[in-house]
Amino acid sequence: MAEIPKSYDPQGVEQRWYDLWVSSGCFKGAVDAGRESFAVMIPPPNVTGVLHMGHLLNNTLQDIMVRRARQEGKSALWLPGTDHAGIATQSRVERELRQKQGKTRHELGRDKFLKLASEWRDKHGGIILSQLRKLGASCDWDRTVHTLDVGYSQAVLQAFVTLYERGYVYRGKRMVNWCPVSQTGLSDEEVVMKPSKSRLFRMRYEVAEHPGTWLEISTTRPETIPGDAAVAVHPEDERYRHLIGKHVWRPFPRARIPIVGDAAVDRKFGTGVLKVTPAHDRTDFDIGKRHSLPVLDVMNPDGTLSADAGPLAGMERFKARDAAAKLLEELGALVKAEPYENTVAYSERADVPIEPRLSEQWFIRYPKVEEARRAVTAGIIRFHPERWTKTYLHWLDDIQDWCVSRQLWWGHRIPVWYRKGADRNDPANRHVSLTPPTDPAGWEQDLDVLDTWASSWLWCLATIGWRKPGETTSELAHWYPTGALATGPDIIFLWVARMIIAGLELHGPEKKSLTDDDIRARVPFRRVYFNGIIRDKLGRKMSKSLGNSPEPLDLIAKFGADGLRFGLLSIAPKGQDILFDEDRVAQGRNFCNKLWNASRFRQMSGPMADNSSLAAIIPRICASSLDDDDFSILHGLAELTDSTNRNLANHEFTAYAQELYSYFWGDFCDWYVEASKSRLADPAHRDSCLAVQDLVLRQFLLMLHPVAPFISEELWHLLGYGGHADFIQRHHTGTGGDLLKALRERGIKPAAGRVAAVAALREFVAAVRALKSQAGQATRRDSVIAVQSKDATGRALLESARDKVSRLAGLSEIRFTDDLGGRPGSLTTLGTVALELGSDVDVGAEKTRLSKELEKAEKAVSAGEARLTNEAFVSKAPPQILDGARKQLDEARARRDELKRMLAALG
RNA sequence: GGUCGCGUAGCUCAGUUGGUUAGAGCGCUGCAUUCACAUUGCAGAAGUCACAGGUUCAAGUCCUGUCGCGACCA
Repeated sequence: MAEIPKSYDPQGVEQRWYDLWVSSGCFKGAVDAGRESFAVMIPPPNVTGVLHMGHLLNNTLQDIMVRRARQEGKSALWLPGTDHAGIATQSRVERELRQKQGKTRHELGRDKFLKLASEWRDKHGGIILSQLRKLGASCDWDRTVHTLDVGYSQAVLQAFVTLYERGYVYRGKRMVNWCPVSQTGLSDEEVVMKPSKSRLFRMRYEVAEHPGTWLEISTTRPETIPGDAAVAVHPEDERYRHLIGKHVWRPFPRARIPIVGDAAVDRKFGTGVLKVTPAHDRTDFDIGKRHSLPVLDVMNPDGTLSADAGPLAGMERFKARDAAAKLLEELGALVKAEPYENTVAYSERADVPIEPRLSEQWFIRYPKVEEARRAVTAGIIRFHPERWTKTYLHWLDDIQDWCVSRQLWWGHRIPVWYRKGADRNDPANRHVSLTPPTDPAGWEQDLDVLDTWASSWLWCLATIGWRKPGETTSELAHWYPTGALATGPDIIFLWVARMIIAGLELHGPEKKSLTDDDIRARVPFRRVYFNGIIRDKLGRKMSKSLGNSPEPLDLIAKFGADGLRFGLLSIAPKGQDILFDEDRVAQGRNFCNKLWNASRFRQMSGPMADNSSLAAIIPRICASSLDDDDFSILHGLAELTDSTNRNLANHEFTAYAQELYSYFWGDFCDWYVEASKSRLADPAHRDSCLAVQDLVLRQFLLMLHPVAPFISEELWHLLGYGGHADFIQRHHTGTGGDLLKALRERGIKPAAGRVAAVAALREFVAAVRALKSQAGQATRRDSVIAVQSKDATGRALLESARDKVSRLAGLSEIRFTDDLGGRPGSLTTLGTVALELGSDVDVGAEKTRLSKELEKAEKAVSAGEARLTNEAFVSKAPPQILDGARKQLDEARARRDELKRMLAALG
């Protein structure tokens, strides 16, 4: 057995164990039909990204779940992977291409560009996954999947083809969210609304039939004036209804356009008159359809105004806005322009305002929406925290068709071919299949690729071999549905909901509607844990531009992976955002060091004995040599075992960490180990006492292992719990009941009564320490105390624990007396205690302190009396509450009387 | 505008079906270093549980309203 060094040094320990775990195949997920499976699919990190704080938390949670499952003997798998991140990757590669070669992707050509992008992906794409190893992530790395892998791609295209065949996929010219930077359409979920400072322009259009009469119109977007096809008023608006059917003059390019009546007009906004630009606004498009208005597209894909924009042609859209305002002014058509706050739709990825734009796109009408709702409302999938179900259901209630085509090159090219020169909207001219048409010369493939989410929505299926609906494999049968998903609530629609829908529709044979049993078999996961978003100390989102995100690898280096993991858990309130504070991560590191030193102390306290199993340790405990502290700490250990089981099963990760912390530091180190020191010096008790410590440490390491895998493994071996290659992950604590049963079989009976005795002693020791501290006595100074004990039991307890109490409180003598006289004292459950000294007591301070306590006691007495004289309380409250109240009142009275006596004695 | 969440010690947060005197960590103040650990130990100060009503024998906890903050959806 190696000697344990003085402080825990994570660096060497972590690297050594990680390598050994991997080389020993500890993380391999093997199909084993005889065991319950538990799979977790990593939320695929974006290949353009690097590890950030959110990954640390999210992956720590997954690691905890998977390591726990291994300990429980389940067949466990944590499958890693990445997605290709269509827009993000393509933008990065295009930028590099521009910078290094001064070329656009069009100049390079599609094939060469894709080759370049693949190279870029191969070079940068695995960064996050490799960084996760430093965190201790127990992924089965051999199974790493990428969404553009051949097999995965096949699954993605098959899903599209299947949905097309089942009538869920259609093509159409629709208003989509157009990103002028990425030059592609986006789904509604990729658009964020931002409050913006704009200008509201009020302008006037002359009524053609009544020269000299003007209609005033408000708009924030005068650059779209050339696209105006009409102006609209509410048909019931008394101000304007007489004008319906007449015309106005559009200022530029000057043209006569009709005035139409449409109920979609908001009478309260601006002047109640709306300019209708069907090509550039969703509402306007609908109005245009109702009134058969022409669609005048005046913008190019890159956001510049097109040749049809008259005087604005060629201008960038925001320059065009200013130019339009100026033109209006020159024409005398501008009434006023005022600052205006509105919300503007932005492309989440490119962070620029999107343009509503008419274009040909592919859409998916979501299948199995009803079943997706049912999966969650019936509890087949459970969300943690549960409240996210509302967000999810709300989205399903108002679900919109999904625009899945992207005008990009990097991604899964849409598996549709069109007959050359024929009408693409006629299905007869399309070939939708994984394989090209047999006569390729007559056909051309769709240029677009699929939305990245239209590949990652198959993540739980395609990563384990799903290639086609109805087909199954042993892998799929074993791992699917997966055990849990851990992710952020920000992608509940983008990813979580869509994965559920994909599973329901595509796993298993085609079915129009599903029973609960079908749903149970088809959902991609049984539980979803939504972790909070990590923010900085001031509550701001972490971002590169703010520079407020710490470098995760630096944190690991500074605090150790275990310390960081533990620290993150203890500050991550469930489902709430997390304000990150490095000082709090330090707690995790400190905790590891405490554990390290407690183990070190154990090693220094006596020779190691057989620790090879629970069955070997328990017989080393000698029942007759145990005292209240032993029973109490063992009782607490059983309770901790149960609460750990419960907390992990319920995904109460913070409570899990906090309870480990408080038991180990507060109960074991601060009290039990300190209290044991006198018995460790006694050969008659030493071995048994050490055996208790060995037992506690062993069980504790097992419980700690999921969150702190490295240090628990290291100590597991250093303290002799596991031999070579007998990894801690193979062992489990069982239940608190199991532990108590094993102890009882050896005649050891931990009981709650023992806990109360220890609590009383702890209170007593704390009271003495406080007295000494107030009297300015050093902790270790040998003081003498006098005790006026309450009853024989209290006195007997103190007598029996005399050595221990003396050691813990720094006493040379404990005297029992019937009269404490005027000495400053303190009330405890066991009696009143006072220091045997007089000269250096600050009588004034003592009086203040005691008066304050007396005031409290008197309040408690009157509150208790009020309660117990209340007829309603006495007749209605349950007996145990009533008993408690009586006892409390008695104690309060006794305390009050004693405090009065002490105050009087002080003079 | 709709939905959800939050408001408890200086700070960050626990507080599980309503039940005995509301807890923790950090920070702060004082004391302690031959006896595992200063990444430590001991002690202390610090709370009108946002506000106002209501239900109840009993409310931090349940209900209604108000105010403030945040997120999501329109």
